[in-house]
Amino acid sequence: MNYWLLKSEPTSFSINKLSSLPRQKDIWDGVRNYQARNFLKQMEVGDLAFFYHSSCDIPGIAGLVKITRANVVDPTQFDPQSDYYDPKSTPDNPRWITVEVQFVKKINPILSLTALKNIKKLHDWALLKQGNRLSVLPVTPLQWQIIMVKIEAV
DNA sequence: GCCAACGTTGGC
DNA sequence: GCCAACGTTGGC
Repeated sequence: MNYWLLKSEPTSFSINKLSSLPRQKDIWDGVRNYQARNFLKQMEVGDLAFFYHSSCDIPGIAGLVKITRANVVDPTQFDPQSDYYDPKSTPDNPRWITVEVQFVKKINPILSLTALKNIKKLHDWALLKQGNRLSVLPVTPLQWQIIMVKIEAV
């Protein structure tokens, strides 16, 4: 079982939105970065992920989600109406693979980026490195545990 | 295969 | 809105 972090701008998709869906599940579509996609491909059913809110008032970890389907072909790549349409991708050889996630819980209050930066043991984490823009990141079991302790201490 | 130009991300 | 950092594109 592995751990991950998934970034989203809450104005386009948020933990509240996910939790309000009838099945509390959604396809994590729209990732168009190869490094991020390669991490998505490694995800397995049962893996857990932090739901991170970026580009907002208080960026940080806003919830937990579980991977409920792996190796899902992102349908938006074939939709000419979609912002994520990729004319170079074909159904025979789809370029963009993702996962389905299910709501687990909200982190309230959000565990802010500022708070994460204050945890010394996390300094090596890619999320906190300068200039990091990757929207899908691995989390080691140790990092996961450190963050969960912080969340539960609130 | 190099690299300049350009676009995007994301914190502040 | 600014800007640094990074990825991608495309000419050569």
